[in-house]
Amino acid sequence: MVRTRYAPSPTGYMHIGNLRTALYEYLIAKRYGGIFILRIEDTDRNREVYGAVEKIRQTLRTAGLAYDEGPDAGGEFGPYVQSERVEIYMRHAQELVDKGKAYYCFCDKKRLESLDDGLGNSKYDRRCLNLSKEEVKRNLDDGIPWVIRQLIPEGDTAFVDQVYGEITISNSELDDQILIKSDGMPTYNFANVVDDHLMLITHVVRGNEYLSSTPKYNLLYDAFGWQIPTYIHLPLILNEKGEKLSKRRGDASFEDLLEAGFLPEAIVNCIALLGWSPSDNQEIFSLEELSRSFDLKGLSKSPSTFDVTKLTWMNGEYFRRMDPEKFYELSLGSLKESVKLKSVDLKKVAELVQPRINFIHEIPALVDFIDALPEYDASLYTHKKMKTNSQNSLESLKKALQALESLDCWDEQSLHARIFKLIEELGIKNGQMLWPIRTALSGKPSSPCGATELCALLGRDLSLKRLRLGIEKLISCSD
RNA sequence: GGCCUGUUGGUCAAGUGGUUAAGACACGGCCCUCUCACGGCUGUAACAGGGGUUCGAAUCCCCUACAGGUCACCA
Repeated sequence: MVRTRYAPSPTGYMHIGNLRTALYEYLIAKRYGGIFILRIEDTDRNREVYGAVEKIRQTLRTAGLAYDEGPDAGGEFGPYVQSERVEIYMRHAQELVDKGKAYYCFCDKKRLESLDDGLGNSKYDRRCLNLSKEEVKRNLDDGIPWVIRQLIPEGDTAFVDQVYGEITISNSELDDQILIKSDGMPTYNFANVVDDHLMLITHVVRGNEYLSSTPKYNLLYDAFGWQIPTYIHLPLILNEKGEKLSKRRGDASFEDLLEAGFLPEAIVNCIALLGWSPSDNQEIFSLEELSRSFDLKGLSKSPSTFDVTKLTWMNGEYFRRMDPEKFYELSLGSLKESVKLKSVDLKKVAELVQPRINFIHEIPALVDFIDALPEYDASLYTHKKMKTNSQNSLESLKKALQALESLDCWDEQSLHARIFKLIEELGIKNGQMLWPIRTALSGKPSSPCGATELCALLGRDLSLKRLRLGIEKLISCSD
């Protein structure tokens, strides 16, 4: 049984890199009919941000990444919040101490700092390693602050990552890492290993910033005599500046993107393709399709840059493919806001607008002419490709007005028939009639539909009124 | 600085010794068209550099450069 976990620390919002990790963990679990778990890693009390856990849950929910086990989902391996598991870590640390694979350390911060070589290397010198049992007990009884450190053995540690292949690191690179901090809390490294084992995690999926510390984990698994999980390290996602995404730098969060008008499905789809590609060239994937197609072989090693342009295209693609009924519901708020005229069929407007937008917020600018004819210049009637100018436009509008005034049936079909008949009678180009009408009715260089559809949309009274206005405008400008 | 990893068009990204080096986004052109958009067709544009190995290298090896990661009582 495949079991994966998303194990965030509640230190803020989820940027898209975090989300992608969660997504892949979800997909790997689902792909193999496994279990996806949420575990909160809140062992650093100082960095905890109020409300962050709720934000994480909310994000996962909106993205559709339902977890099978977790703080609010239950499961038989709980609790799923690390701060509620401190005794477990302490017990396990003690076990290692008893086995001689870890030891108490009483060195204070000051001494540790003196070990720093200024280049980022501050390897612990194992001063406390050889403390006798009695000395340790005395220090403990005296209430001297302590930590528990792991004794890193000599040699090399090698492991196989599913993405990066075999990696070997010399243990001399590794510090005797702290397992239990002086506040009694476990370090991330320790809690992570203990929990992954206890929660029967089979596939550890995480960003490749953990690649070089993975040997530490393995040494811990070895010290306990536990089985090492399958490792899947993911290439990083970079921002436009080529830097690793970070919350501190304010890089795009899932919420920001939602706020900007992106659909959750589009976001998920888009980030799924950052660092992974399917065996065919499919680009649009539902979450369900992803969990069927996801394959470790498609994972990439090299970092990628998140590009909003592509997401924007994909967002439009999602709108275009959306069920018209659903699109109508989604756009209704915006439509009602921008079109107050009761005679206008909003469903029709939604239909017209659907293939033309990447964002809902683009709707108002597309339909603003419906309620109020914008101020426009008579030069709009002159269109080279349509072969129109103010003179022939004026003629066309006059004829059109005349023809339409006497039209009995004001529906798109009749309008279309009448106008095209008129064109034929006059022996002019389609554009020479249609462009002036479209212009007079919309007052804009472009509109979400053509002349005849505009007539139908606006209704008889409004259409005729705007045709007359157009005529007046052309007459006054030719004076 | 040590260690680890990476480097195919502007971006995403196929490719695993022999290809005219896919495809998508973006950009340009054309077509379709009742404007715009959609759609269709098409164009510009890439194997970081240098050495090897090989009949043959984007693919294998080495070196260099660049980028990122990591070296915490952060996760």
